[in-house]
Amino acid sequence: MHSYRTHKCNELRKSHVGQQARLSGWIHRIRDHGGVLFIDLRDTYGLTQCVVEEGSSLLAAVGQWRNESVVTVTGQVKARTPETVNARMPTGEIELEITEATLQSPAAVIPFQIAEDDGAGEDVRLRHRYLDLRREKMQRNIRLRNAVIFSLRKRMWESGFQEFQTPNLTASSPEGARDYLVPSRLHPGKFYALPQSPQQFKQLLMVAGFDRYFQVAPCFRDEDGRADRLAEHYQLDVEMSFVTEQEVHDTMTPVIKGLFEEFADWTGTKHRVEWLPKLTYKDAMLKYGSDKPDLRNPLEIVDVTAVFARDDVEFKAFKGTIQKGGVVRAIKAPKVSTQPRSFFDKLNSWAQGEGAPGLGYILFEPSSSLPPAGGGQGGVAAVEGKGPIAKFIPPAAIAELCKLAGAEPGDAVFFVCNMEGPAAKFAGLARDKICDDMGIRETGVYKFCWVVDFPMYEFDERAQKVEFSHNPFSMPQGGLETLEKTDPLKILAHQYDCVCNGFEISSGAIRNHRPDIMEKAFALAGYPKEVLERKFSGMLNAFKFGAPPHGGCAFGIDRLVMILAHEPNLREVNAFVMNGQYEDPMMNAPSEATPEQLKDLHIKVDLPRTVKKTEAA
RNA sequence: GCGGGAGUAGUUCAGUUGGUUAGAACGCCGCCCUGUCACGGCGGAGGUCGCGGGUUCAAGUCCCGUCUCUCGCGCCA
Repeated sequence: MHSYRTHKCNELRKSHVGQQARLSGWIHRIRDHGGVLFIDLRDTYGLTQCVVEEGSSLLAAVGQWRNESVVTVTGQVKARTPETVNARMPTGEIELEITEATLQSPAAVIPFQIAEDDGAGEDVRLRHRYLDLRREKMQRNIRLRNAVIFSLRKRMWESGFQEFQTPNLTASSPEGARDYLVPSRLHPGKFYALPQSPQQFKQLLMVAGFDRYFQVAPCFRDEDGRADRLAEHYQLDVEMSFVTEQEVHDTMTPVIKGLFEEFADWTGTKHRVEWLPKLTYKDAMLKYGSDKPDLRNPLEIVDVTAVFARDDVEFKAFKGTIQKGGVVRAIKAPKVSTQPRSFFDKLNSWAQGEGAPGLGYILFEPSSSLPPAGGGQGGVAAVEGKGPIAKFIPPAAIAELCKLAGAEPGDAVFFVCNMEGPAAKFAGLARDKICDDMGIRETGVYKFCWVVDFPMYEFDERAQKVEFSHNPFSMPQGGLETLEKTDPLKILAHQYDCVCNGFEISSGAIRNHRPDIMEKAFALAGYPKEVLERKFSGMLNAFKFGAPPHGGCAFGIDRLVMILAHEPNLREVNAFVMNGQYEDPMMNAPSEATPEQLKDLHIKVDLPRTVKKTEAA
């Protein structure tokens, strides 16, 4: 007989009754009844109940065993009596009668419970991640992650892509985030950068003629953490030669759609997968106030600047902003006339908490002086405006507002007034807040779309100059001619994102493979040719020797898994992660280097004035 | 760097207006228990109330400072 196991803990069934079997695993639970003792033995595959029967000489010893110890038990598979069958367990019709028992590795008292979710905080869980990972939920999440990566690999290979590896010790890439640096021992004073993405390498592979590249690529960014952001994460990195933007979408849409369909019911609730028509960046910002809109939220935003600009509208608070070039955006909330006053008041104080002056609104009600809804006026219901700011707006303007917003009696519109950028952004926040307060966000669906036509440049308020919006290697729409003739801030790029349920899950572009266009593109952002040549000489040179037009994208694998697992943060779908401060309390990273290491690296540490207390191990 | 929330037993939490010996559940230890499957019963151990200072006759509770975790902003795909 095998020294550790003849079966796994999910395998034994009625058909095995009478056979000798050996199982190894962790003690999930132990129930000592005095004369008889039960062990629920666990491995990653499942649970099997094992029994020490009355009179057994093993009883005393096994009775001392503690939860989470690793043991090997041997004995005969027995059918349970009908009253003792456990229908909730796949192995519930049988049990293993222990006649031989070995304690392989006793467990000390565990810092939190494995068999149940005791709500232990993240610090303890991360400090003992190997224990946390034993829990069923984490086993499931990691299994999902592995399955997702396998599925993506399979789908990519089947779509004719080759899988590559690229260096992790490299030079700074143009993503715009802070790099993690690694000092070079052989080259005093010089540093490698960990890749923020394999951007340049994958483009160089296109220049090398490999045509279709993918990689499950580690990416490193030294920026502050968030629930959906990690210092190191993995991307499904993709690049293709001789393709249009549309072809990139058409290639990747079935991969991601297929993936989500494959795992749509992983959490137990069946989810629909809907791929919606692509959205321009401009429309996304206008209608949803975000470049990564959650399309499960049915609310839409409309521009109503024209209404508040009318001569007969008195509302000074908005008028002043409009005169300075600002805009008014309205969010329509259907059928809220029955909401209590507190609904509106709460939204108002929420807005103030976000730093806005408030969240003005108008409630449309059937007009008392005009015929009721549907009674004429070209199909538009006759309405009256109610609410704190309604008195500033005469009936004709109310009617126009109503028409613009497509509102019906009983609906309300909320207003945001500011300069265009901030107004769109805040309207987006309000749109989500109102949706959640109304409880009308759709559930049970993954809603995807591509957001396209991102601007090539934006105005950097702090530096007071034109800057690249995304990575500078994107091809401007219209090429050289557009760059030469158009206001930089109006130039669009062949740059796109893929969005799912309010998460940006991918970003990509058709790349600029022409040195002449690149030179011009950099010049518009104020970078002379020398800067371009110094920073990106490798790639720029490559483009001088016959570069195919190419483009691609990269999907955030951790985010895909997080969405599929319905987890609120990325740490729940990675086996080993750092905490919110990017420290690993288990491995004690980051930690100080020894004087010898620093000497080797020619580094002197110059600590800031407020020295952080080093963590006692 | 900034803002919100949190920090009390191994874990999750309660702790009234400042008032006597800081509680509960799970876990742990001991004893009992022949069929449980979140086994059950009895008993027990376990606390620098994050840390430092202050107010007070008296501080887990009030005030000031500080550290840590977490969510968000800035930053960043």
